[in-house]
Amino acid sequence: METSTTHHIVESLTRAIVEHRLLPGSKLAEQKLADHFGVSRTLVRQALFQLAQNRLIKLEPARGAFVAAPSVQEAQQVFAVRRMLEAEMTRAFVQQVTPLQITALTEHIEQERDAVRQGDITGRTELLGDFHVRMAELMGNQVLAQVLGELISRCALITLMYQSRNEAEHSSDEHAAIVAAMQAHDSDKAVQLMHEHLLHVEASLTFDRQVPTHDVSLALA
Amino acid sequence: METSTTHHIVESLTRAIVEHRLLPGSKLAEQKLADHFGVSRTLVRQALFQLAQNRLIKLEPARGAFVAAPSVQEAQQVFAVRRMLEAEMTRAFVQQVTPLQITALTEHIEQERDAVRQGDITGRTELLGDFHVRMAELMGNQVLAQVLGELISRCALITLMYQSRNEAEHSSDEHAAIVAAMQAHDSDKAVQLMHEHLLHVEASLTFDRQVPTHDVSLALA
DNA sequence: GTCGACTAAAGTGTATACAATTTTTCAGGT
DNA sequence: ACCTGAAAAATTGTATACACTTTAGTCGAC
Repeated sequence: METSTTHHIVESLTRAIVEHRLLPGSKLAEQKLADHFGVSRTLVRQALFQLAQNRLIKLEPARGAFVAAPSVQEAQQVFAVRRMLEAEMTRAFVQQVTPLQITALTEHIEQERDAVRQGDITGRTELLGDFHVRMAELMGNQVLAQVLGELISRCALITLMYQSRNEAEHSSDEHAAIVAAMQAHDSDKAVQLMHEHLLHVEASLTFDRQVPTHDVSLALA
Repeated sequence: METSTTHHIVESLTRAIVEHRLLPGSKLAEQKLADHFGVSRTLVRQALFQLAQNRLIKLEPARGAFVAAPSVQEAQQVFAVRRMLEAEMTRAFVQQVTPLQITALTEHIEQERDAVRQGDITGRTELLGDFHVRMAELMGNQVLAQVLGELISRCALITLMYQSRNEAEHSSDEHAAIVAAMQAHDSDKAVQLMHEHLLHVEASLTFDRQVPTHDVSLALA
């Protein structure tokens, strides 16, 4: 079972949604997607089901698929879960940290800074999220990496919906501070910094602004 | 989009897997399932895709669907993530605890004890897992409840694969102790108890025993 | 001009058909 | 007996067909 074509469609749509080429509320008609990818609706539907489970789109019975428009409440809940999970992940990381892991994270932060310098918005957003998944992977916990990856892809959508000020540079610096504390085996400080980092990211969002959308019923809600 | 028939198939198969009527490694042939449920392969395939994302089954390209057989390593990783997430969930719970929440959890524990007394293995396993999800729901965090629910359904499969001694009664008592600490607003103690509780559950599993399976290649691996 | 009902078009939900792959069966050779 | 390999059967992967629901448009009544 399983196909790589479906996976390709999922990847392609994920990028389009996260990069904001498809706005929240946009309708994703099966036949149009099928024509675009040169396949039948069958494969498109498989991809849409998968995206729905990742909460990047929402399926309404007999009405179709729409790009998800996470509510403020849902956004705050996702961040709350990330704070819980990542605080303890950071603590566990320090307990088994190796110089190689520190090197890998340091190099990752350099990539982040390159993307920031080059004004590569898309690459930057992805790298800033990947830092957290990278930590999980370096610990060798695939399950943690997967769970965290799903949360972070939802965050990407949220960030692009509610983003207000540019704080990419700030995030990179905070990542560096976290790594420094981990390298010094100061787990309490690392946990504290991670916690505050996630609070800062959430605080940089403007939950009071009205977000643009294609969905009329949502706009009027 | 979306159908309730597919959901019914998913529920039915999930129960069969978690209740051990389908052993890890068993093949799930699409046509047989379709005949059994009186639908076409289309709906069965949708259900199988969903189960695969929940990690209850594994899809092998062109070979079909098989009941998942989580490795020891994966089992330990799932428990590690649960400890991270639930320790901090417990801390957050204490910060906003209300008498109504305590009442709800106390009543839940009574249900657990009823199931234990009546020797209702299936209901017992489900209730013991639901306690943790219930906490997330009582906090009003749907995202947390969903993430935790997925982890716990994976634990149900793991528990039934590696279960050694019966420790249901023990779990109920530990749940009660956690609630008591939360009621007393002693967050450090509640967190500590939750952490130990999850360690106990994991420790009650026998990861060295060879588990029975239908899959020959797995049995010989 | 606005509202509402009827009709046509478009889109989703499910089943079926067909192609491609894997598994099984079995005959032939060693 | 056992291995090898080709043919047959079974199973999965993808496309298409058709029924049903939603949406859009039009006409007529008020």
